Amino acid sequence: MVARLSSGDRPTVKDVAAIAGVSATTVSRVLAGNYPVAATTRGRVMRAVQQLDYVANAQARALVGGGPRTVAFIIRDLVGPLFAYIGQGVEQQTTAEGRLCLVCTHNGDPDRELELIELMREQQAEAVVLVGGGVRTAAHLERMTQLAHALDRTGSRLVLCGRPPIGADVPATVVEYDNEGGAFAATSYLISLGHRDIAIVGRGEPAHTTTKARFDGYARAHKAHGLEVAEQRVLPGTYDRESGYQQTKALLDSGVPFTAVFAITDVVASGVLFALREAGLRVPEDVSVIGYDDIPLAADLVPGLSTVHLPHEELGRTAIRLALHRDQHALDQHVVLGTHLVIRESTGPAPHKQ
Amino acid sequence: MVARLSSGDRPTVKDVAAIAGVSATTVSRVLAGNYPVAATTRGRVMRAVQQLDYVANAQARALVGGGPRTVAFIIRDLVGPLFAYIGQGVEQQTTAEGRLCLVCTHNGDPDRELELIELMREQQAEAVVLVGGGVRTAAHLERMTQLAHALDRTGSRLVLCGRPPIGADVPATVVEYDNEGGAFAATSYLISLGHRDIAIVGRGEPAHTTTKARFDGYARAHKAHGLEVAEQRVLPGTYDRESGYQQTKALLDSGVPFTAVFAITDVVASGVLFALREAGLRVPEDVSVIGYDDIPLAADLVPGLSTVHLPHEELGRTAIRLALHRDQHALDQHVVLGTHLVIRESTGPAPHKQ
DNA sequence: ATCGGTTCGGGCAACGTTTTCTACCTAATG
DNA sequence: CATTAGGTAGAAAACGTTGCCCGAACCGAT
Repeated sequence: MVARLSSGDRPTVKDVAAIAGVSATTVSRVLAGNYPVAATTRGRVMRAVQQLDYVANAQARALVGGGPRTVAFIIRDLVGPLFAYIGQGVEQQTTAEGRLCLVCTHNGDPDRELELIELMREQQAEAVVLVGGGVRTAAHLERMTQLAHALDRTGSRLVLCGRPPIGADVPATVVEYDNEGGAFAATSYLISLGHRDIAIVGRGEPAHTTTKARFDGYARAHKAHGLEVAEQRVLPGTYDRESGYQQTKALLDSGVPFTAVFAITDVVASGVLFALREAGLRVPEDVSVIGYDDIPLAADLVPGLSTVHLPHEELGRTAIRLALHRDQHALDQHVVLGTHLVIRESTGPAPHKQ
Repeated sequence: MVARLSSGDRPTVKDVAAIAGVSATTVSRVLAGNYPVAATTRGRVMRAVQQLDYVANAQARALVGGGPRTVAFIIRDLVGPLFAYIGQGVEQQTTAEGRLCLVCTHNGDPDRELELIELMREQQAEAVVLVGGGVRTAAHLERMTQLAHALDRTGSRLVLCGRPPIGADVPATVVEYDNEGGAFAATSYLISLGHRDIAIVGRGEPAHTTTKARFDGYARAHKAHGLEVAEQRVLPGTYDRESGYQQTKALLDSGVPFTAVFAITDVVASGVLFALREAGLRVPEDVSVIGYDDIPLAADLVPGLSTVHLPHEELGRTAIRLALHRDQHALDQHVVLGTHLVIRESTGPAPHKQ
């Protein structure tokens, strides 16, 4: 029995049918198992399938309505510390729901992002998940709104993960962190430890939504405890280690007093710690430091970094769940996930005034 | 002009054609731009496309031979420190080659891995990339061989990333790290610093190929310098921080002398560092520590961890490139990527004998 | 012996796109 | 004026699968 393997061409139902001496319909039925087929026939078909090592063509199947649907996951890049856990959540939930997960990166290019959404629309993605914040122009927002409607019209769904809603009437599933609340908690904690002069490092451009929310929490905590935010202790910067390092050095050089630092992210905090150590200051005895994000690195820093834990994996999981079952969760299409403090070794009581 | 949008159904070429008053063929041609179409006709079609917000159905397109192909990326999970950079390389190269990237995880279950390969075969994946090592049984290997052939027969390709080849005649693209060479270099470096009593932490089960290669490099470096490997300084363990910590404590308790530690991975090294610090030993003055992998964490540890850099991103990129252009790289289908030492602060001259 | 029901298998259409082949119209050329 | 070439558009087939409808065979019961 020589397998008639026309190399290069993959076998089709017809090939299997020909070998088994049945019709294509019967092969399909044996494979699907949703229709009575005589045992002997089934045997012949199965043997032919094995002989040819046949697998169905998912595209053809999808065309006719069967086959697994896909979920698209669009993100800046894969190397950021945030991605891993969100991605894990998204992938796991996607698989659990019997869907396939398509991953694309846009490297921070907003146009590329829009292009990818379009591409995923062609791919018939059942949900298109956008992760992480970014600067948003009016034109970008408008196009995004348009795409959200286009997706909605075809039974698909735009999902915003960790970024704020686009607008009121825009059909989209939004899952955010409570950035403001976490910053409030972190700052309040420092205040409760007796700190009064708390610097914030990484307050970049206010247009960036995440930055703004975290700064707002910092400011609200001050107000809630009857304190003023001192402009000299509000330092700009980007979301990287180098920025944390440089800004902290600048702060130290300026002579402005401070006993605690609230870093806008853990990565920034690692730069802050480095600068403090270099200046001979002890953490937390001389200066307390608190971060934000609770990336894996945070636990491995010395001293262990106190920070605000973000439920990354849950974010991804929730996003997919809500989007795919939006009929059952019609009212939950905008969710804000809670955050909580993780206290490690980098925070302690404020030193006594000298 | 009311758009006849039967909500729920996505528009097809026919719908566009009807609105534009042309045939489906013409719509296809306008969109593809590969056939002369009168300017006025093109205008009408484009207007209809915009009106309906039409996008082509990628599945139907794929069925007839067009559309983007996909590459499947199968990995244990997304949270390990290794994934990010390999994934980045794979995704970037995949996109650069105009393909889409499908990501799946198997959580260490070998059967699930095989199942996923099968699934990707249905998806007509142009390449199926398997990342990372794992224990391999004979049955698993055999099935893998079978799948490699099945993929090959249909013009697809099995790609092994950072794991050893399956067998000689198995059609697969293999891209590995030179694990043995890196371990040799790391150990040799320690020896050149004057260390003679070098412990290795994390020498787990010898069946694990990565572990074995790294241990072999460690052993060969000893032999090359006329040294003996002392069994008491060879410590077992798994690939996690806790294991590094526990094994180092055990080593310290045992009283066996050592001036340097070669940790099987950076994560293990972080546990080693912690145990040493706890014991009041200074790194590198009292004990030198070297890791393996060069994960991002390595630079942020205190002291900065000397380690063996693995070209993760290049691994992913190379794998895709070789697999997709295997006609041009027919002889390069098994590549071993070089590694290099990264010297940071955790290594220094051996302390003077007392 | 006829009938009704059950079990099993096949033919055909349909999914949405591209491609090949054919046909029309216009303008240029003899 | 007749012929042809070039430009433009459409009809139909094909891709591989599944679902609907129909028919054949067989069973037991009247």
